[in-house]
Amino acid sequence: MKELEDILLTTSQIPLAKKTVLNISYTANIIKDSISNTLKPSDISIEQFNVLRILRGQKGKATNLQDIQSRMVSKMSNTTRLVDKLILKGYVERFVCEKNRRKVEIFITSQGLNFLEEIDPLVAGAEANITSPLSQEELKTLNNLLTKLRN
Amino acid sequence: MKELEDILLTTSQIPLAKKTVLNISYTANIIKDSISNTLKPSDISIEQFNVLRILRGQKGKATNLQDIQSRMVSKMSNTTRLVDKLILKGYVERFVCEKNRRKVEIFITSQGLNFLEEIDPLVAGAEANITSPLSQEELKTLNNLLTKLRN
DNA sequence: ATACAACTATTGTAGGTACAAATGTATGAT
DNA sequence: ATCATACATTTGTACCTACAATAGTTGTAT
Repeated sequence: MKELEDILLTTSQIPLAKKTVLNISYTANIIKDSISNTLKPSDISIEQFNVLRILRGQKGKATNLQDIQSRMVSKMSNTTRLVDKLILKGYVERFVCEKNRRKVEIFITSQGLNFLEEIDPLVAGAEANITSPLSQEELKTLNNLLTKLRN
Repeated sequence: MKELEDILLTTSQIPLAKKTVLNISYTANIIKDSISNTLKPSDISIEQFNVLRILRGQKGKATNLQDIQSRMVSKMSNTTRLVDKLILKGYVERFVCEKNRRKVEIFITSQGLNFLEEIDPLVAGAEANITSPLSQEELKTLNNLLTKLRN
């Protein structure tokens, strides 16, 4: 099993706090790479994919940028541009909200829904593959520890 | 404790593999944010900071781009530009390798070393803060699970 | 000696991200 | 009704990132 020290090529002992932070970041990067490569043939980025998934979760309910943003980690300024790109691809529509013209209403199109259905199994496969070295019990423990860490 | 389902505002049960992938990514983003904010007053990005740390670890040994890159997750094309920016800040020097003129030799300057010493405790503080909700034993378990996940 | 392939780094382009400033709309106090 | 303020989104700028194409250098086969 490759320890973080082997990757960083350091002989010295890394403090546990620092090691944990590096370990999470490093693992997340590898995961991102894997999912990213899975999505690449479908010509969509992880971030755009995430927005699409959020919109599907709304089941046709009107969704504004703040709604999307609250389910994402990135800042709203990006969400505007992510939606722009999804509109160009025909996966999403955007309207000015008539009740409050400051807001926008964003919907996933049927084309977007079809697209998601196509790639869902690919992503699920990648996720299964990523997590395959751990047992169900270990995955539960890992999730609990991460949740506790975020507190 | 805030579960991932609360954050994603979904009532449905997320499959464990997907949940784990999301949990790691989400946690890594929060960590990145925290470290990033810690470094902000010092006008350096996490990525530039990482390069600088790697060079310090070389203890004066000549370091080429591949050496740096092998300790990082990102691709080499970025490393050139990260080094460019560190040179502009006076933290790093770059020379053509005389034995193999395809290579470059990169060194941290004393100014770079001083800078690192200043911010080391700030970063260590942030890391301690991030990991504070977990006991030492839990941190070890977390590290082991992440290492095993990466196989 | 030359030509071709491999190696090392850089550059161009197209994405993602944070922050601050700007735009346009709604609300509330007077 | 007017003005100041708050709100929701967009835009500008400066980063980081991946991938592909390029440049320059070295090694190798003939």
